[in-house]
Amino acid sequence: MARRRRPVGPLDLRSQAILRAVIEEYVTSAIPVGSQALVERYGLGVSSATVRSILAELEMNGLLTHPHTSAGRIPTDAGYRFFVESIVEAVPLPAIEQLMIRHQFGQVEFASEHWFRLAATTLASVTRAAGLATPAKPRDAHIRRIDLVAINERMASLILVLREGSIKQALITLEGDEAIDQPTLNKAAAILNTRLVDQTAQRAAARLATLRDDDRVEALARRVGARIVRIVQEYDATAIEEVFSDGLLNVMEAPEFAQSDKLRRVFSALENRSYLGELVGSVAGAGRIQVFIGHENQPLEMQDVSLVLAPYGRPGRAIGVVGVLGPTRMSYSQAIGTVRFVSGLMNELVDHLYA
Amino acid sequence: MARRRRPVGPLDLRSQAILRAVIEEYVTSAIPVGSQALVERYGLGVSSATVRSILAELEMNGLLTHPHTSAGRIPTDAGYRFFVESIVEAVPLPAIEQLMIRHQFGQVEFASEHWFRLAATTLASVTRAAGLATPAKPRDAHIRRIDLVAINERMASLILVLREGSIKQALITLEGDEAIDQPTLNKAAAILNTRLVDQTAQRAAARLATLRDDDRVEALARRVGARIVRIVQEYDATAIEEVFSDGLLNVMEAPEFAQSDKLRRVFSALENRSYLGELVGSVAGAGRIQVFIGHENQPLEMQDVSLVLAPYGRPGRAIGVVGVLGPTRMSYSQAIGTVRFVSGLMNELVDHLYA
DNA sequence: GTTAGCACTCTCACCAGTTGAGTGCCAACC
DNA sequence: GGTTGGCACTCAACTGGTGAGAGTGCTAAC
Repeated sequence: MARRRRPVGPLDLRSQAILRAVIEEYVTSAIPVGSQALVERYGLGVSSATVRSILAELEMNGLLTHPHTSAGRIPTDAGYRFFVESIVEAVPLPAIEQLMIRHQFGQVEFASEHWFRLAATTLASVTRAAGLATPAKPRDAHIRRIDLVAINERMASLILVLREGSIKQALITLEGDEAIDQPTLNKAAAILNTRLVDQTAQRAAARLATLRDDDRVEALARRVGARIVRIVQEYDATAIEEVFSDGLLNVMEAPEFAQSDKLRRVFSALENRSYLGELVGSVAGAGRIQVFIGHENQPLEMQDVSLVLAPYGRPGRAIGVVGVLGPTRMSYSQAIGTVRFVSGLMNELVDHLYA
Repeated sequence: MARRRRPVGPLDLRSQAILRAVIEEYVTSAIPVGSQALVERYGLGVSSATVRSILAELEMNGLLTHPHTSAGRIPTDAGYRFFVESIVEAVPLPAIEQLMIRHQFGQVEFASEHWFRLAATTLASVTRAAGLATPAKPRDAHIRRIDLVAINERMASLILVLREGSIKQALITLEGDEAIDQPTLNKAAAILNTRLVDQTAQRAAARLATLRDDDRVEALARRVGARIVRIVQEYDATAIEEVFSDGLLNVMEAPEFAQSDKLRRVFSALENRSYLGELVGSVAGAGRIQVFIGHENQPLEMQDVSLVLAPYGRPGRAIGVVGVLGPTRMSYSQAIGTVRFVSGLMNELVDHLYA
């Protein structure tokens, strides 16, 4: 089907300029771009015939393709990849937009939970693609505070605050003759707080071993402590807790998703949390901005979309990811610039918390 | 355009049976149903010509329509409405499914936050439409517990537990020479707990007035207390906190949404939280299961879909809503039966918490 | 009131012809 | 040798026409 591809080597400047022109034109218009249009709209100083021969060459290199003989050229995933790697310089976000975004972040409640949602919303509205964001999550969670609140005679609510600010809640049902009133719960919570605060799951488990079984309160504390350890372990084990997304409609409005089956594919792509989680994990590991283009994504329903993802936070302490998801035909330069700015902003905000 | 409609009066039994047959047939097949098909598939004991005259009559009454001359009949929104009001008896969920659902709820963490999500997921998978659920929210929130945790020298985290189990978190930035260390925060929290626990926002505000300004700890408590009051007031003011949805893909796969613009409309309908919130509020107020069919919904993008919503919880204490959203061509009998069962189940679970 | 028969209407699928955009190739040119 | 104008070729997209099929509405007979 595809012609034999030469390995993509260094490209002479004129070819690069034309590749760039094709991509820019196609990104805005969404229709295959022909040699004539390129000559007219980009002052290339050569005739359409010359452009045609270069287009043919770029196609030979696998950077462009055309849907049918009488159609113009469109970039391949490899074309976008080459463009992102070698040609594009990330366009920094205009100063006015930077200011507006900073202002928005200033408006919002001073809490990381709001921030990462706002990051997704902001990315969506600026790039006109779908914005993604995950909360910052630590490698090994540390317990910061434990609270027990009586609900009725047989149930209590366990509230567990972790160091980076996330809160876990669980219901404790009391067994047999276990103590039940709020004062007893307070005593148990006090025991747990003195022993477990600032500990990881592993260390917390060890600290529980010394609790006595023959004392009512200590036995209760021990049981609740075991539950806490399980909760923290589970939290540590999940790579990504939650991927928040916004502006999915932006993506769905792209003309390439006019057929409803494609549209559905995109939608299920957006819902494919497991793969998103996987990507997000790898980005958090790599520690720098990353771009995943079309077929570079394994899942079938993801092969029509691209992602630009960047980590934020403090390596070793808490890491989250922000980014955008759009059609492969997206403005990578703008997306990269915007994602870079927002992740930088999130860095500042996290720094505030840990300073 | 539409023929003159007679007011929908009582319908003779045979007409009802035929209306029912048209709806059942159309709900499963999604193609307009003709007189012949009705005679063949439903033992009506009359000829297709007779059925045709009754169909014409039903159309005169505004209960049916046909897309074009040579097409079969499809129900109008009014037809569905009449069906739901007068003809359908809610099909109770099969015992096996009831058991399976109960089992699933038993598996999950014993916490209302998980339950309402599970309710949406369950409704989606059983009805093959989109499942919706909101957490149970009290009319006037009562404070159950207040906690202050130091983050660094200038910031503390406020954790506020409300009576029905929801948790609010906020960052407190300390001012000027305010006390800062954990012991001081503990004292402030203790003051707040003794004064504000079991209080509503209004009563809490009054209780704060007696705090002295010239005492470091009490001044801190007062400031934090004011913040707490604001948070609770804001929580009371929002009618619906969150509408969780699942199984949107089910709806998108319906053949009536094959054109991508319709599909997008449905999607933005699903994202239209403000209207959903409004509906949910009215359902919570009405206190019984309610059905909203097609054009009965004001927003344009909602006019192709129907909702079946039921409240759950304890009137006067905490009320939430569960339900489904599907194409107007949905099985109302099954939807109503399923929603009824799930809301009943949620009632039981809430009762457990308040017993 | 019900039924069989029949003319009528309208959608849908299929087909052929036409248009136009864009390509690939080639001979001529600088 | 790279560049250019010219030209034949290809193919999607549109157009109009035709026939089949489904389902209706009407009417006359039962």
